[in-house]
Amino acid sequence: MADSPIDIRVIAHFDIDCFYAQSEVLRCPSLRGRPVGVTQKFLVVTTNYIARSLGVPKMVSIDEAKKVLPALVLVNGEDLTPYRAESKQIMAVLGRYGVVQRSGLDEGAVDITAQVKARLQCGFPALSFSSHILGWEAVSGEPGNDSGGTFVNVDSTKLELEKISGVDTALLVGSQVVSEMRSAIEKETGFQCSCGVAQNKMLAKLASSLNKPSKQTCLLSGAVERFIAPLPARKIPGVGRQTEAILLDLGVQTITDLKKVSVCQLSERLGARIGQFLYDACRGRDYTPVLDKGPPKSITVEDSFRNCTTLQQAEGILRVLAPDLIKRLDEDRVETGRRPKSLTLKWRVQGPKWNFISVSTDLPVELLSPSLSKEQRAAVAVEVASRLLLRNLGHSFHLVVLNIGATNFVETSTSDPAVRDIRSFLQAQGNSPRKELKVTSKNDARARRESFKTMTSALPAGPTGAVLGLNFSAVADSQKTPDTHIFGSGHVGDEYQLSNSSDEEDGWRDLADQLKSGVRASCPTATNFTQTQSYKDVSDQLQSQQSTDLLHSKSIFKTSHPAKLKQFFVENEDVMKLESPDSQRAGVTNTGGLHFRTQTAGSSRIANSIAKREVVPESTSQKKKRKSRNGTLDAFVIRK
DNA sequence: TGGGGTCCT
DNA sequence: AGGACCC
Repeated sequence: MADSPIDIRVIAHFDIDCFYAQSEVLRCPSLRGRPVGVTQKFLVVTTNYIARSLGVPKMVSIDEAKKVLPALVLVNGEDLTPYRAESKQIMAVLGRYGVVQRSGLDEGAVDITAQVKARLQCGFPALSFSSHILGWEAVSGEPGNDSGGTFVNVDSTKLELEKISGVDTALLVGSQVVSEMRSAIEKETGFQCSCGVAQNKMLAKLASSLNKPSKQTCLLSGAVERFIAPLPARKIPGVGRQTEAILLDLGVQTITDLKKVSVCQLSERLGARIGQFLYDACRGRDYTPVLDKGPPKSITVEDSFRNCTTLQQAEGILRVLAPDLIKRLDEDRVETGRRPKSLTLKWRVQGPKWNFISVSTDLPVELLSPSLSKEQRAAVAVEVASRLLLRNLGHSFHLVVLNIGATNFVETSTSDPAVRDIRSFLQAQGNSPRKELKVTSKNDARARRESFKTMTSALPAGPTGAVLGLNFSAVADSQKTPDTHIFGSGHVGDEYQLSNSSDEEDGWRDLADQLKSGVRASCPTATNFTQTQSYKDVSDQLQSQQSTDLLHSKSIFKTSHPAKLKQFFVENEDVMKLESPDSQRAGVTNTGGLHFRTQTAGSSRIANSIAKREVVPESTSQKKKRKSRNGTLDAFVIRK
């Protein structure tokens, strides 16, 4: 019965190898061959396999990672925008082969049953792929390997087809499909992935993590029990820390142990749903279909920090988060036509507990109103959110995470003319010149100064006396992503000392003041940017502490405070409006590049500070974008 | 431990 | 609104 073709499913679980790290390497080819870690705040959240082989696992602190491997290249990955875009590409490739259920940006299950059936329709198809296979001995007569499966170059001409059951036949054909899918992903997106092939989502996922990176594993029917029996119960997707603790209390460590517990006992301790789920799971059963979950049910942005204890500081953070949220909501609306009905605010306070506190309210209509500028809508979001905070926080508080988001999406019918108008308006907005940026509530200098204080005090303190290389890119009117910034590309020859302060906060303020007092822009030549130095050179200089050379090279640095940088540009865009006939001719709305560095620090201190920052060469996609603008350099330097 | 998400209660 | 889970 279970073997009846109608029950057979072939499920593939895909897992992009160290997704963030691979993404960074792909966008910055000079990182290839080097150990790379992607950081968020003080954490290295992912490392590539080179780094892992040199002893740096994922999810370790930056300090720890650097201690183990000083040569580790760190790239900041707090902004998920590029990862989201790449994930979308990958999922689109998967979608050509069947229904995809994604989980996170880098994983997904695909039901490839239909593909397999189509290939079996004309008899047994030719197979030619490489895979680890569990249960190989039963279908081949060759000796097998129980830990991780036998690595096989499958050649269908050598298989004894009579010995192979319907399920296993389907799984082998599925493995052929998966092999082709992996090639397609790599060819079309550049990404390598690992993959598991099995009869259901759970088994496919477990199989996918068996051989990494860039390998696929097929779990044949005869090996299912042997494979899962020794696994810790915790390995079952859906069993987390709490459930594990309860199971341990029941004397359950492995899946074998779990099998001995009755459904009743499990349900008693964990509830009927989880009880039944565990009962099935430890027997390798998972009947849940692969379901396309559609667009996200919530869109949120968040930031973490150390020292937010006043409402003013919280507002400063919200002012950074809100524009990001607005932008993502606009993009979602163009794609899906729906609109969110609720605004949520979540925060976490300092303390031992991991607790998030959340409140939600009706999302104000102005937030989505096409008659308001993005900036005005962001200001609305900030106001509403800070009022929510004010209502829910006592006089004294200490926030460490702040999250603002939208949920409760409702479809807006596309036949409604008003909705169509809004959609076309939003679509057109991406193609039309940007409106003048008005800083709504922050026009007087004092308020702005306060805001800077807020920003800087709310963010973790960076090393002082550091070199900061900044740049923000020109964006042609026709480009779809008007807010793309190329952080940190530049040229030291173009670098002007705008601050004498050794304190970063003062530096920012100096910079703002000087901009206001008539600092002028000029346009350097394009060669400044095309000769961007390779990462390797910069890195070698870092290693050998040649700080002087480094300062005079065309190095690229990423600011340690991208949020602050962004805020800076938003608040100063009026004074930074650069005058250039070129830019006007090119239809460029706003361009600029600026550098400042502090002078009081000695060179070794500077070198130290540099070493703590990420070296981020211009990525190839950025380069391409720049070149696509006809060789016009839309970047400027603030000149004294 | 980040910056996101899901679903269930 | 919060909890447990996932990456």
